[in-house]
Amino acid sequence: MPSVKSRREQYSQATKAALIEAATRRFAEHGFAGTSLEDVAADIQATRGAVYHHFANKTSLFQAVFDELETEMMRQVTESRATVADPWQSAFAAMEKFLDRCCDPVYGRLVWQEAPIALGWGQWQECEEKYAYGFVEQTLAELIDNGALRPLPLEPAARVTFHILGTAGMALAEASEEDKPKVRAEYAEVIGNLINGIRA
Amino acid sequence: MPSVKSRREQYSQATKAALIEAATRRFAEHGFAGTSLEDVAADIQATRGAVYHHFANKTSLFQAVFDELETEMMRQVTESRATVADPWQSAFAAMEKFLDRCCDPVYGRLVWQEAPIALGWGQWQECEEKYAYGFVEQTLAELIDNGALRPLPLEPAARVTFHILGTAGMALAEASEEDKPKVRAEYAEVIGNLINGIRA
DNA sequence: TCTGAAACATACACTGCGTATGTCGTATAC
DNA sequence: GTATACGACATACGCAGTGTATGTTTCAGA
Repeated sequence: MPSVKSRREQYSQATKAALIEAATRRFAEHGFAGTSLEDVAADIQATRGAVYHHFANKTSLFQAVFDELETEMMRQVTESRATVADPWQSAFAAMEKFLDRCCDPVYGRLVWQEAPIALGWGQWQECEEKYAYGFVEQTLAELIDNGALRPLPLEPAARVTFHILGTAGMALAEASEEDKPKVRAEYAEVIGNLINGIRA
Repeated sequence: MPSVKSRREQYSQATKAALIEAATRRFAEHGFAGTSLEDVAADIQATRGAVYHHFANKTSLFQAVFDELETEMMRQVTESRATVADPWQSAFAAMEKFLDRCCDPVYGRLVWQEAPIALGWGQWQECEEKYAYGFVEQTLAELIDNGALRPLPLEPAARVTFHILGTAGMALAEASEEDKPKVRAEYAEVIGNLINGIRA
């Protein structure tokens, strides 16, 4: 595998990236069912042939869009957690960043509304688990290690936390733009109440 | 409007009901996108013409299925609440019945998984609100009136409760058959914790 | 320079929705 | 009692959109 790519390969990767970007916009604006691959291809002056060359099918294209969004989200969240030293503070910073991302119309709609449709519930659940669950569990484990959290069974606690965050994400994604601050505060309060119950 | 229906009208209503029943089975088994109106019609020895005579389109047929499921659910839940005198007991009885219903594969899949796809998130949300939110608010109001619940702002409390119940419904719908008892217990615990925080 | 393969484009089959039109039986008006 | 209108479907068609099969071009390596 040569570290310096050939021109052909550069072009190819560029069109693939462009397809993902165009698909992101289209899916975010018209939903999964509402966008045709024809339109996506046309957006980058190509045809559906290009799409089917790079991706197995429509779902596969969506999966690529989804993966990119989730990877970027995890990067930002991980970064936020790392910028603060205090365990509590860093955990909250991570949560705040996550809620921020869910307020973004593109991320919110694609990950929390379209993804279950496009990928099917089962696969969507698996993906969510893959990206976020480990992070949640690890964060909780650190809190317990540091004595910031009562030492409760890790797996159930992580699972409930994971679910609540998911609910918040969905609620934010489905909320209208002007309702988002309110919904966010609402869930911040709920999560706060829950956490106070299990604080060390 | 004659109280005794003509034979014609009886036949017509019978086929409409049969269509809804067949659609319920098909949608529950293969999902909204995965069932064709052709198959639904064939199930009752008719053609798609019959479907389009009784319903404006595929979504409209699903809406009819959805309405029937939700109406029946509300009937059962209301009945459960009415069978017990004590406010706490009756509220819990209603919740238990709701969770029961969500464990039913047909209700769970159609209402919590397929409906957002078929109706779109906005309309689905509205429908859910129409059927269940009033009930939740009313139940909470009674609990507060009876002094069983701390007198907190009704609307936010009802909204959070509503959301948590929705999450539970989704989680149950998406859980595998053998996981359902565990998931149900998990959410019962979460809801229990939340309620303990706001008990009078 | 020649060849093979990658990167697309073109063409086609197929499914499934919605609509327009046809047909048959039944209720109603006269 | 017969004519007529209307309701309850069936039939036929257009159309969009996915997936697939088959070109065509362009670059990279021998």
